[in-house]
Amino acid sequence: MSSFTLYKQEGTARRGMLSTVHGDIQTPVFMNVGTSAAIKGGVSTYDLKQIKCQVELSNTYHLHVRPGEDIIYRQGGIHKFFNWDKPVLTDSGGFQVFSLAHLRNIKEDGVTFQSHMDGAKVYMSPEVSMQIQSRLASTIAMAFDECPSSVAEHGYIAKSIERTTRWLYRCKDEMDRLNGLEETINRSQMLFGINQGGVYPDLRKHHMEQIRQLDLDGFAIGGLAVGETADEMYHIIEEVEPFMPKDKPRYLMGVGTPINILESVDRGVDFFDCVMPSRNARHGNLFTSEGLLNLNNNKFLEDSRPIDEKCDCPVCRTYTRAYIRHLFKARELLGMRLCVLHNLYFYNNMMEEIRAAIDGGYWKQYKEEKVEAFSQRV
RNA sequence: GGUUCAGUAGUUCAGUUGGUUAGAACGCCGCCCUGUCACGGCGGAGGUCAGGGGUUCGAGUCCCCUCUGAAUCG
Repeated sequence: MSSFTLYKQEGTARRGMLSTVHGDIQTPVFMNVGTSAAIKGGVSTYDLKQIKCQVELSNTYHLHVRPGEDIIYRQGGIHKFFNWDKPVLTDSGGFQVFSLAHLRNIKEDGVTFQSHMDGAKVYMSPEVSMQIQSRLASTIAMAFDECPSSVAEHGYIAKSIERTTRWLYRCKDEMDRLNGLEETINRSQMLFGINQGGVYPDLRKHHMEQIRQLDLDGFAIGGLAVGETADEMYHIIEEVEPFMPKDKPRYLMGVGTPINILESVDRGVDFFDCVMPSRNARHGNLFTSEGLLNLNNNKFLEDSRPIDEKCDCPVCRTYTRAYIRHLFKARELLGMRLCVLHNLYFYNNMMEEIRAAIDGGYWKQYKEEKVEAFSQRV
């Protein structure tokens, strides 16, 4: 029995809800990235509730390196540690093996690579990743996969996805075992599998057909937005979507721009996460209803309007562009914080609008208007 | 008033025994960022080398004068 309920569809766009032990998640949803159990830029869990955040995402690898999953376990799990009672998804560390390990050694059993913190050797395997995520006690754990470059050769990826499938079986077995242990904090921890296959439709479909054999709580599309064009990414989603279970949530990992999200919702994706709103905010780049705004631009020096005149976020109701630009130029931490709050609100609010549009039956029209608006610059 | 030191980009300074188109850092301007190592990355604009005169094939660099600032002595 699935904990995912599909309320409505318009074309391939879906409106649903995932029930978890930490509450319901209305989809489509954007997950706010807090890698080390913290949203970068000084955003607290009090703030997260103000900006309509439903799900927070943290990272197995980072929390393993610091402070270590045993400390979080003894603190009662990530929810108590982080003071966040809503759902948390933990990424498995597979992507970090790809993105930040210079010296890595991928073998059948697992991966050895160097920690970005101190250069110490770190070993991760499907079992180790599940054990860490179980100790963290997140709501949703991600499978430990290999994330090759999306433009890697067909031959390499063909072999890689076979191993990722074998790893997924190991993840599933280990997760079942851990959920059966008395000492496990969250014995209802969910597991999402991850589809790979680069930009090759045949590999994507083949891999999806393999991994859907497992009784998982959701399925992710990984390995996109890492070098290929947006059109290639959309094409892959279109190719693989018919092979994804209808009654399980779909998660497009690491994506993306507001337009990427609109286009992907339209192609049947339910879950998203991306560092873009927070990272761009820290660099002064803001998302608005009128398009992209670079607060560093000189033209905002004496601009007494809010970041986005149509935005109801706590920042836009209170502060001017001129002031936040000043904070930014003066490198006051508050500037970064306000920009991150705005961008995350923008994303979470957009998802709320998307859900309302599908509910209301005006999704296509909404999507087209927004894609047009978000292509502009302020 | 005397002596010494200094004056080079918006700022702080490099600049070889005189030798192509005077550099850096910060600041400024713009672009980038997609399962976060990153208040980061990339690019750009900006100089009558205080002013004038001289020596020299050639002066930011050597000489003289003027101006400005600092220190110090009376």
